[in-house]
Amino acid sequence: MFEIFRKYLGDKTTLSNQDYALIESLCIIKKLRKNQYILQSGDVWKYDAFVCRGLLKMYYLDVKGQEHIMQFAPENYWTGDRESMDTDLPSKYNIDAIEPSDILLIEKNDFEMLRKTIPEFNNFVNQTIKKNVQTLQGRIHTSITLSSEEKYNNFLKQFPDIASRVPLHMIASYIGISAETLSRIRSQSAKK
Amino acid sequence: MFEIFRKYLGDKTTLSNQDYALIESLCIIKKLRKNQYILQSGDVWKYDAFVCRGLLKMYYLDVKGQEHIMQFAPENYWTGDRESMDTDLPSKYNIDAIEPSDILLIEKNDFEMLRKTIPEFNNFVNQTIKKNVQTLQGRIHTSITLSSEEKYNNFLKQFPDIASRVPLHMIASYIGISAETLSRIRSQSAKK
DNA sequence: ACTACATCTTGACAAATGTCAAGATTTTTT
DNA sequence: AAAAAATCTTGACATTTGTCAAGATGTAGT
Repeated sequence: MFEIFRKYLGDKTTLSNQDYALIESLCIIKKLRKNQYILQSGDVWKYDAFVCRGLLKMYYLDVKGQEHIMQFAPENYWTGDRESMDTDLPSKYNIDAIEPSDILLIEKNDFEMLRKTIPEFNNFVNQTIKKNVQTLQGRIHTSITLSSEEKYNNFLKQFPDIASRVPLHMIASYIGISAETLSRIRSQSAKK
Repeated sequence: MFEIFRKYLGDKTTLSNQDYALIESLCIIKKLRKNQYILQSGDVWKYDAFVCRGLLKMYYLDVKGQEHIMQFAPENYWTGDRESMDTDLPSKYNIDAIEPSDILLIEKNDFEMLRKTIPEFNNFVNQTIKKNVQTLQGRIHTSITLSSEEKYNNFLKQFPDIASRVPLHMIASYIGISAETLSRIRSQSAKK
């Protein structure tokens, strides 16, 4: 299981076997059943989580019981509520497995230690954070500039893989419209 | 003018006079008239920009000529299109001064050099990036969970100062609704 | 194989929002 | 001070979207 993470890191860095050994020693392996959660709102999040296999979602549950999906995390992606982790405040969000998943957790302090100990790991993390900022900025851009139909098409373009793995109501939740509206947009588009 | 930046840094760090001297030597001072731009879409952005005085906006101009505001940057805030800077690709955005403003520009390479040379400056930048990620995540959260009225009230709570300095249609643009709808939301709220 | 549950679509209607236009008010420029 | 421009509100109407409900289809668990 660590092999997957190792391969991922190998693509982006040139770490030594010693580095890998250190990293592996700090990884907590977790196997998740479908629908199993790793974060519940109200709890403080303390890890960096890497998805080796499967698919998770981070979402907000509003007072009406409606789910608002902040992020999908498929294999080779990171997840976790950075806000809660950085502030030590209870999270607003839930994270759970949409599919049976294998994940690696690295405890906050261990992760910081790795960044300080392995310069190249630190560079890699900085790169990842930069990409994350770009992704977030891009999502804000689409949310204020695109129509619902455009948001859906954009989602398909951006995440074709995820689109084929999750039910439509989750896509609707991610782009911020109701499931019924999405259904109608799809049938409209099909007519053209 | 550098004094303002120095005071800002002094609040968040404990840098030496030598550090400040190095930083100052790399700062490009720019005075902006109202409506003057510092970034036009199509250009590549290459700086980190700190606002000493005034107020800027970063926005996207769609095909219909409509403005979609991604960010307001008042004094003591940073602005710039990080995506363009990190990728060296042309920016989608424009940045210009809403009020007469004084800003400091630090060239991308110089900024990286400062991070490598002054560890405490680097820590401070990392903190700033973390906060930025939190802000972006928060904005996505509000954009998919709140109604238009709630988005407006949230804006007032989050940015009371900016709310009193910009015209309503810019707030509408920022939260992603039309100026007319915002006007109606306000008159509705006033009745209560 | 059967049952229970989730998913997806569709209809009907209400509510929210956008668009276009006009006019009042305020601010800025000359 | 006068003219020009920007801001804000409001009306009328079309369009989009949400909500509730029903039913069809597909999927998962026992």
